Amino acid sequence: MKQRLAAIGTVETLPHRVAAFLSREIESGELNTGARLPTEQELSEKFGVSRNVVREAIAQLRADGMIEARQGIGAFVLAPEQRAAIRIDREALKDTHNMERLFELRCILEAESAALAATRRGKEHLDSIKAALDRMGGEERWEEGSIDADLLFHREIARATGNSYIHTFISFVCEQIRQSIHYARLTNPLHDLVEINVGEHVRIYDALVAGDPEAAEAAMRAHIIGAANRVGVKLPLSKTGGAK
Amino acid sequence: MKQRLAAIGTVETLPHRVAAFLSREIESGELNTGARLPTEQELSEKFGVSRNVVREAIAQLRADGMIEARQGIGAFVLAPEQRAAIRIDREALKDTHNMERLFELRCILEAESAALAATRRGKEHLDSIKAALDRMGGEERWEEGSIDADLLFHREIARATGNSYIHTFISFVCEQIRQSIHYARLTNPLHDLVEINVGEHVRIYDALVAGDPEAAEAAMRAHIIGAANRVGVKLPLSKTGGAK
DNA sequence: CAAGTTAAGTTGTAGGATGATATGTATCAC
DNA sequence: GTGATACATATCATCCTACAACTTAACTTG
Repeated sequence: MKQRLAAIGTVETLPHRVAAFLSREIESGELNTGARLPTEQELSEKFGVSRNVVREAIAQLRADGMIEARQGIGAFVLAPEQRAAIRIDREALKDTHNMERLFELRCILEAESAALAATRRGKEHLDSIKAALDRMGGEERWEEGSIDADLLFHREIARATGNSYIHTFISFVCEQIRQSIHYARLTNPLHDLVEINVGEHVRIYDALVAGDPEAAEAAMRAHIIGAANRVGVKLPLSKTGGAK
Repeated sequence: MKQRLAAIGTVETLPHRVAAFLSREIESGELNTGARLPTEQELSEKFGVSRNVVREAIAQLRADGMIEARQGIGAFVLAPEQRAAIRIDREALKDTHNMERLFELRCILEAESAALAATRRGKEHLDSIKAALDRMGGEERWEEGSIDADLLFHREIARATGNSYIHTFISFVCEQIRQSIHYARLTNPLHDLVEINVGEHVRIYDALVAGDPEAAEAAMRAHIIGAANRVGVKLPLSKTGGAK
């Protein structure tokens, strides 16, 4: 559990740096859609690295659907719509404003998913959700274990929708927020003692047990807005005061 | 030595295949979190490929935050929470059931985002949305240009929320659906003539102009459900009949 | 026994060689 | 001159070997 931090402080390898450079060039529009990249040889000379390194960098971009390499011709920049992956820049997570955007996206995803889960959850779903709830029950402060339990709680609800894509997306967004908060706490120790509001979680769980989609959605929305507030993010959602 | 793959006109490269294999092993749990991967040499022998190919495959998985490689030690499987990217398997898009799931996710994302856009859109947003609307206006059938205009319409609305993450996610999901439909049309020519319902788009646009979030959300929800139906997908959403 | 040294194993990088594929060019028959 | 075929070139795909950097464990030595 504790080697999580080791992973965050990733060592920059040469392929990663080359990929980041090319990626920025594409994002910034210096390499437009359809443009042909320099040959591997040219790139290896330009960066002063071996062709192997360039190939590993290109392999990354290719996996993301950013470029397409054709044997005998070259590598070309693909249209932004053809990306096969969503990738969120770690650096961007350190910006509080981005945290606000992430919370907003999370709220949209989770509120309605909670409503879906309320109508589709089976008994085993309720059991695993309850188990996660119990794990964070006793805690009043945000410690590692409680955060894990909190995220597990949300993931299990997402899983109860029966839609694997919803589960994937919610898990992803939640983890980005977790890391964003982690960065925020490093620079601002004030956030060090942020409580988890167990009551909000219980209300969500109760609505799921009752099979009441509207109550589940309202409870989830209130919870996420509350959670955002507790880390210093005000959510300017249109539905904040909606009577549900 | 083993050029069995080379003969086929493969779009699939060897690194991609190795990455897919390892990725499946990790997803299926055969390689648990924290487990160490075989050495590059062992993998290259196992798959009958060069170490270079293995390295390119590992570079992919590493970029996704799936594994972490440490010099002198080995490569280790990271926790699912540490994934830095969402990637949707192209093969999965060919399954109609997955298309249903994607539409469901899209509905969740776009409905509420439309409400947000209604309260935040500026004049320039409305202009670009209108431009996209005009581009598909004359067409009654789904042709490539109209599909592009349709997707642009939705992307511009997402952009009007002012939340770049929402824009990214919606663009991504829409593109996955486009490709999923593309596959479906290849195998089932019945879907060849599916009309775009311009009226539904106009209603969304009008609600955005009026700045009415609830009307925008309802119109968007109705549109996506309609669009799903027109390609043969029934959306079992909880709010389908909601009185708005 | 403790501390430093060495050796082996693994990933990171370099560089060259060969096969596969697309494109342009030159040659040759007519 | 025109068209088709063969050749040459450029580029990516893959393979191979070698060495550097790093980690671990065994070994040596005082």
